[in-house]
Amino acid sequence: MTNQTYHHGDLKNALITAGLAVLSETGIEGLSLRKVAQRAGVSHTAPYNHFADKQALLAAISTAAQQQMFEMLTIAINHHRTSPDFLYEIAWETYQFAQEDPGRYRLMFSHTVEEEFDYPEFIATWQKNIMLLEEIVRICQECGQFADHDVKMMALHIWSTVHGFILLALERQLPPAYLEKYTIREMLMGVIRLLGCNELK
Amino acid sequence: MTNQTYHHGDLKNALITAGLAVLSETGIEGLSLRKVAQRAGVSHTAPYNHFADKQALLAAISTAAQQQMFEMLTIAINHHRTSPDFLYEIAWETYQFAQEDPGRYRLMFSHTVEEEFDYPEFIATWQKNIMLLEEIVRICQECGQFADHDVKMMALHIWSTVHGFILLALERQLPPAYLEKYTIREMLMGVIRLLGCNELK
DNA sequence: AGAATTATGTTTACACTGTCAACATTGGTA
DNA sequence: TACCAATGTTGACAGTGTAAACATAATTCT
Repeated sequence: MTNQTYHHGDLKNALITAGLAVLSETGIEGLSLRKVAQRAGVSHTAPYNHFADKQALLAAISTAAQQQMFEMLTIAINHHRTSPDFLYEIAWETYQFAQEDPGRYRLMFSHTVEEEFDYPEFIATWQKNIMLLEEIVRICQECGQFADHDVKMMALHIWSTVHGFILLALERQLPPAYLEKYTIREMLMGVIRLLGCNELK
Repeated sequence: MTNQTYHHGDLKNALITAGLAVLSETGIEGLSLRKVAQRAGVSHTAPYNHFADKQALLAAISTAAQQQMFEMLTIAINHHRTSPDFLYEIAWETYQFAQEDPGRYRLMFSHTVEEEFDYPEFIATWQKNIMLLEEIVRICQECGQFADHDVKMMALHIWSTVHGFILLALERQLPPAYLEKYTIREMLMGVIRLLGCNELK
């Protein structure tokens, strides 16, 4: 497979893996085509055989990140399905996912990829996550939460709130006075508790 | 003031203004030091007399943007103070502020400026907006909304939700199925209505 | 099997970027 | 007036994305 030969064998995936590594280490700003190529042990224009331009590579990396999030959410949902704090646990795991690799989370949602939606694989993975989100709402509803609300609107509400909070925390937009009063965990819990009309907890 | 001479006179502010213009036209990706300098009619290293590096210029531009948001919010608050849809109106105006210049909104919140908080002027303007946010919560409370909740926690909740929704809309993360079912305005209104426990409307 | 074609990498080149060093010009001050 | 600090310019450098020309391996066709 991975001969030491002229041809790499699986350069496309190697570039995505290398990209995720560079992203994790240096953030989006430090993620250059040439660094990714070098990390994959290949000349700086080799990626052009597999990706039209940097945007396309970023879209592929973003897709891989979406896939990682999908796997994380799938496990989390199954693990916490019966928990009375179901939604809170999901939110907390999502926060941790973002926190453990901020660059990855930013790439997924920060429109760094200008035209992400030109890339079919990105759309597919992204839609899987949307469906997971709606499943989360449905699980809540089965427990009697948000029962009489539209699933899509409720999904939008929850997603906006959790995503917004995560980004505020990630970009260090939380005021010092707030950080002194509450821990991140308390803030996220408080924000979730205020969700959906007293029906939680 | 603005002679045609060797010395510009007020280059620092001219650079910030030029920066906002370039930001508006090309977005963050297209905002380069050299373009800003050229737009201000000055050589490409002239900015270094007023800003330590690109980050510092970005921080200054971001500060100006924060100031614009402060002015927008101040007017909006006074204008809608007595409206029964007060919070919704504020959110809608904020959305429009973001929409009319996405690059500006992203710069403010997307941590493009790595160390924004090294810049005292940025902190000052930023804190003014936090205080405005808390005032928004207090105005809601005076009308009986969120009455028994902590102001900071409520501010965090509202801010997370509105900010999260705006970013999802800005980065085109709203699924087509949602956009077919609701307009942006309906979504934002729905999300706001779900805020704070049925007490709204 | 051998030849032709395609897929995949490399080298070189170019315009653009942020930043630094050396130099030029101006305005204020001793 | 003479100095000096503030402010501006020019030129250089390494790093970036990308295109063109070329090299090598893998695949397909006869």
